Amino acid sequence: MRPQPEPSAQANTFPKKSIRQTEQRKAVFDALMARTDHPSAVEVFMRVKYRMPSISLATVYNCLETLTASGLVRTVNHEREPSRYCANLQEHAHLFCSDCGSITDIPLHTPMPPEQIWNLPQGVTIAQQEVSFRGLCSVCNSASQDQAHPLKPTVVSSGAN
Amino acid sequence: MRPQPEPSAQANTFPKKSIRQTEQRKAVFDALMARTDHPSAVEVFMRVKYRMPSISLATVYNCLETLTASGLVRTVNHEREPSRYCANLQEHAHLFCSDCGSITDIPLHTPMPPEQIWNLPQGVTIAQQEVSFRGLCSVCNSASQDQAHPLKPTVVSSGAN
DNA sequence: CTAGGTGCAAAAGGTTTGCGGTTAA
DNA sequence: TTAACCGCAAACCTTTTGCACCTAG
Repeated sequence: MRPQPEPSAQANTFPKKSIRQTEQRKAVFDALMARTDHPSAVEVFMRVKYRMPSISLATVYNCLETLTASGLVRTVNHEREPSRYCANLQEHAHLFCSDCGSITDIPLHTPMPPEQIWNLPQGVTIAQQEVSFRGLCSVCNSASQDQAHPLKPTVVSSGAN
Repeated sequence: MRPQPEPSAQANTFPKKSIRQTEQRKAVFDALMARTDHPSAVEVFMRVKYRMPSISLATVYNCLETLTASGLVRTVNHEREPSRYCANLQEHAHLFCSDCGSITDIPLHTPMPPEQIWNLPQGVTIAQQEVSFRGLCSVCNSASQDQAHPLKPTVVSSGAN
């Protein structure tokens, strides 16, 4: 029920050991830690390039690969879209908003092991479970509720999350 | 909790109406119905080309897209691997075997609504839930158990599933 | 008859790789 | 000191698209 490379620390800090510390890797990691959204490799590239104009896209890909392999970063794949990345190592699912396209983390606390939930067939062994949702994020959800009750004022904030 | 295009029939037969019936589409659909595995577009192409040597890969992609859009076929995406396809429209999850790489359908009998399982945050609306597992399929699982008990004869059949 | 499919080849777009120079440990 | 990493550009691979021809309804 956990990713294969056990996270080095629950606080999710850049490790002093194990992988070589380079400026580029730290910058990529920081860019992911700075926000809770789920940027693509190109978006990470743009954010990092702002502070480190010499970095190349290939290096960002390499850093993301290294960070993922060492368990510091998770990848999020959705249909055929480009991979997205997040530094949230807590067990969580992703909600893909069908309205604004945002991806929000949904913490997954359940007392039930997967065998109890899913009524799995005999003979298989489950090592890891992944859950994702499609629906409306809280912003789009309250927006659509406002539309259903047009007398209520719209409380949606300016940007999509 | 269901794919947007409601399946035209539970039996999952090629529809007489709604989409134009062409030899190529029927052949692609048949290739998917013939087995319960999860071929990629190229694998579907090879299977169909055996019977219909004139078909092109682009047409297979187009057919798969059409069949998917009309709800006759589901796509299965896993990490950055190429899309795979299946004609099983029953609600089910996928088990990705970390040993042999096979994908097996896991029927999800009478799942509880996600709100009951997951303790979801307020404000979001869940329209659809997708579950996947990583672990050992029944073949690889019994193989690894045999290894743990070397006196037992190995009962693994020849091909990977 | 014709809107929509097909086959081909070329393009698109995300990701990986080879290579010469650079750097963390 | 040196194995590992970086930047660059080219390659790779899946998927999409433009176009001329064809065909199901």
